[in-house]
Amino acid sequence: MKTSLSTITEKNRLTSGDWQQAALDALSEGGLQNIAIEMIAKRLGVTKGSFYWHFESRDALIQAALELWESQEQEQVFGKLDALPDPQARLTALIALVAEELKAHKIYSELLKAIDHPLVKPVLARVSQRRIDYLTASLRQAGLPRKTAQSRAILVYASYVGFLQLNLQLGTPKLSHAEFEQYVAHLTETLIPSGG
Amino acid sequence: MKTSLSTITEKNRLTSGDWQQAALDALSEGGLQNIAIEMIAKRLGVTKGSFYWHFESRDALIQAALELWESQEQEQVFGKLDALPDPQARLTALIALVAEELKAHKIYSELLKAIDHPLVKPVLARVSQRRIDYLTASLRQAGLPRKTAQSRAILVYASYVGFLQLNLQLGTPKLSHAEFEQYVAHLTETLIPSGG
DNA sequence: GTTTGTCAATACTCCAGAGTATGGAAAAGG
DNA sequence: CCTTTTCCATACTCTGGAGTATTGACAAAC
Repeated sequence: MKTSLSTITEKNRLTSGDWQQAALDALSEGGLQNIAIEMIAKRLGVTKGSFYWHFESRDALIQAALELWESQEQEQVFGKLDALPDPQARLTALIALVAEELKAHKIYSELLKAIDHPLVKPVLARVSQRRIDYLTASLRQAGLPRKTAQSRAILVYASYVGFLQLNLQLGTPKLSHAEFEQYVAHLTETLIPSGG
Repeated sequence: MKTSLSTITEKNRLTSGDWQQAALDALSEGGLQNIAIEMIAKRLGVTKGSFYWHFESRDALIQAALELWESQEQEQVFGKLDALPDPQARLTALIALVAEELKAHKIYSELLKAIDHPLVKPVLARVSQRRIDYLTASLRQAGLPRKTAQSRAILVYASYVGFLQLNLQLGTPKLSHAEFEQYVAHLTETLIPSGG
């Protein structure tokens, strides 16, 4: 019982990292307003008294959680893709990655809804810009000319963001597994330059 | 000074319609939580006392405002397009319509962020589904086969939604007028079947 | 011109959730 | 052990914004 892989680090005592991770969990489930101190405290089996020892304020928690997310998504998303040398394969893998509906996507989607919060906006802007730049570069390597690659990157990313909102948040249109597969295939055909 | 084309209907006395329209204005500017009674009251030059004569509650105002928006968007979006018989022209016109950044788009975008609200979700689901169906039909008329048209419609609409969020809400990527024009052109080329 | 109904101002209450003050337990360190 | 630091519980306060109660003004109807 010494090694602990669970969410909470060790015994009962919490670390600020536990709060950050719990905040991300709450965020992915119920949005930014779901990062409520007493609620998270209850989940962690403590009370507010604990929280305000680790953090200055709710905003401080949000900021720390966002930093954690930004670093996590950096390695999760890009780490897997950079391994693939072929740009076409990388783009296809990217789409497949999205299809897995990871928690990271939920968080991104929730942050999009909370864009008004001053702490959220810059983070989301950085992450989005990085991804679009990455897309642009990959599309250029795949053979698209400069200007086309730029527009296409925005198009691909916009369709990603929109699909997130429509499916994760709105649940419209409701797609069966087969329909979803078909959509992903269509997406790849239409937006990813083929080797031919 | 007898004829009044302004927002407020007539003299000083307000109608519930004035509140609904003011609520939509507030919504398009600052999101759902910006539909705050005392705030809107101040804008209209009155106080809460007025509001609670016209409406049961804040939710009642939201519901009424959403109904107004849904009916308005019905005629604004579809009314203009149904006039065009040619499906290609209609799809191109649709994209051009979006490029005009109307208030309706801001409202849609804000509603997307407020999707958690139980009154918002069904409205947005209806509107989105209607639009996707409309897109699907137009794409079929433009010559795409059934299944392709379905996937393409989702793709087009997802890219619309995503672009709304990225540009209106996030402001990333920042596009110059020329870059925006180029993006729209690329969009049309890539997603709208050409007459050839 | 008096009565009735419509619209609005004022001054409250209520509540959730952030933030504070303070005291206690448990680990660390001497 | 005894002290100090770390972590947490309890019991508050404070605040924004929704909702309520009451009274007042003005217009129309009679």
